[in-house]
Order: sequence, then C-alpha cells, then structure tokens
Amino acid sequence: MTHQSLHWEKEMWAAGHRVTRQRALILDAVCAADGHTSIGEVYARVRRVDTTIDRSTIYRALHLFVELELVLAADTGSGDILYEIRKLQPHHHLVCRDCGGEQEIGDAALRMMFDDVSRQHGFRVETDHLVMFGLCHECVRAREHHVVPGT
Amino acid sequence: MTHQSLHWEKEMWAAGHRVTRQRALILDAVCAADGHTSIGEVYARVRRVDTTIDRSTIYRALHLFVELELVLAADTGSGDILYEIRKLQPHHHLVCRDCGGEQEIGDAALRMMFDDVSRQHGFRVETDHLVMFGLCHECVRAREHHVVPGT
DNA sequence: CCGCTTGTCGCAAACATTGGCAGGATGAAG
DNA sequence: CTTCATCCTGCCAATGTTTGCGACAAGCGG
Repeated sequence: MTHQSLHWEKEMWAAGHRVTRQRALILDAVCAADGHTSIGEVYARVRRVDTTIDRSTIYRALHLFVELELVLAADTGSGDILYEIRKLQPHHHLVCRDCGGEQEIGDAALRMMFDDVSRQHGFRVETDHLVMFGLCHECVRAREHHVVPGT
Repeated sequence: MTHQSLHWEKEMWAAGHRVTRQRALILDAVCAADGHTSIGEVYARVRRVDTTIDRSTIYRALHLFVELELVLAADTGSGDILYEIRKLQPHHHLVCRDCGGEQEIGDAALRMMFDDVSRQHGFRVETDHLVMFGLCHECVRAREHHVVPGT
C-alpha cells in the first residue's frame, strides 16, 4: 500500500472534511501511478472501478488533496499539471528539455540554498517540491558530439 | 519603453515568425503591467486599443512569446498562470504563503545550488525563473507574536 | 436501527482554453 | 507598385475546467 492509508483519513477529518468512497478511489488512483500522473489518467483509473463518478469530482478532490498537501501538483512546463502522492521527505524533480526525462533528487542541495535566501532576504522558503528544467547528462553529451567544437 | 522594442522583432524574425500589429500590441500589454500579469489583464489592455482582437490570438501569441523566451510564464500556485516580460538577467520570485506578497531575487544564491546539482547528478540546470513559496520576514514575525511561546 | 445536519456528489450549464479553416495581412521578389 | 507564397488572424466548434444546485450519504445523537 503506497499511500498512508491510515493517515489521510485522519488529516481529512482533522481539516473538517469527510472521508468518502470517491475520495478514497481518487487517492488510490494517484498512488497507483507511483510517480507523476495527470488528471486524465486519474479519471480513467477511477472509472475502471466506478463508472458513475464524475469529472468534476476528480477536479474537486484533487484540489482538496493539494490544499491539504496530501498530493503535490507540479507544472512540468508542457502545459498540463501533474499530480503525485506526497512522499515523506521533500524531493524535487529535474526535467530534461531535450529528452523529456525526469529524475528525482533529494533536498540536501536545495536546503543550503534556502538557508542562503533566508539569510539574505529574510524569507523562509518552505517549498518542498520544485521542478527545474535543464539538460540531463546524456543530452549534454549528445549535444557536445553534434555541435562542431570551435564554434 | 520597457521592452526591447528593437530586439523582439529581430528574434521573432530570426525564429521564422512574422511581426504583426497584434503581436506588438500583446507584447506591449505584457510590458505595460511591468510585473506579473494574467491573460485576462492582457486581453483587457489590448482590447482598449483594438476591440476586434480575439482571445485565441492572445493565447497563441503568449505561447509563442514564452517559447521564444521573450516572456516568462509562472505558476504562482493560486491556479492561474502569470506572465511577465523577460528581464535581461535571470531572477526568481519568492511568494509568501500568508500575505501573498512577492519579492524578486537575483540568481546568485541559486547558481551555486545549480552547480551542486550539476556535480552530483550530472544534470545541467537551465531554469532561469523559479517561483518558491514560503513566509516573508513580516509574516514570520507576525506568527511568532501570535503563537504562544512555550507550546 | 432511525432520523437529523451538513458536507459531498452527479448533473448540467457556464466559463476557459485549444484546434480547424477560410479570408486577410506580411514580407519578399519582380 | 504589384504579385505571390506563406503565415497569421478571427470566427466557429471542440475540448478542458469550474461552478450552482438538488439529491444523496457520512457522521452524530438518539
């Protein structure tokens, strides 16, 4: 069981929201992806179990989950927003501009940067999921091979 | 004149796109805001000059500008995407969760972090506009005053 | 188990965004 | 200046997302 089956119900309840069959299905669907997933995927996955569920319910539930921080929402730049079950420790994503590949990194490197920002600007950064774009190792090398050296 | 009036036409042309009256108006509208602005604002501003312009033209032009990196698109978390004219040097935004205020920072602190990521994960980060959430100085202090010490 | 209160769901309508197409504008060549 | 090929725009339709509302179900007290 990927998600905190025993926890999310409590958090939901503590925030004054009810635990419903639909919400459970939707959260399961997000977990089932075990990584980034889209609204469409969640909808399709939920539909396989319950064909009466409505799109608007998916939208509302996902917004709620994001608000309660049970689920992370990330804009990958390609326009559509991806959702992901929140893991216990913060992590961030590197998305390659060329191949589109994603890789996950811990937040050790970023924490130092956050501290710098805090010292220099008096701003306490609490972002726990950043998406950064760039070039992965393979694509950097691919470019170096294609680009004529010396230009 | 805020935007690089002489540059954007060249960049547009170099990328094989045409310089049209509509695109000029739309880019002007983005510049006029001189900061973050929304699609709706751009539309309203353009409409004041030319009432025949269509919404789809705004969408298409903004997408093009973002692709050419004349304009930055940022998801501030509140759901809607904000656009901003690209400045000459990269910068990033700190958005306060409590008061919603934004502050701009240079990329010195982040560049070191990018280098770390590059060394440790072989990923060359090229993101030049990050939005990070947290608490600004004032809101941190406000919280400390409200929270009963000793709990 | 039953009924009550209130939050949630499914439906449909409103609103936002994107795509196809025909006419019009742009930039280049004659 | 005129013509031409191409790209862009505006309109319309399709799609994606949000909202309002009556019916329904979750959680609570009997």
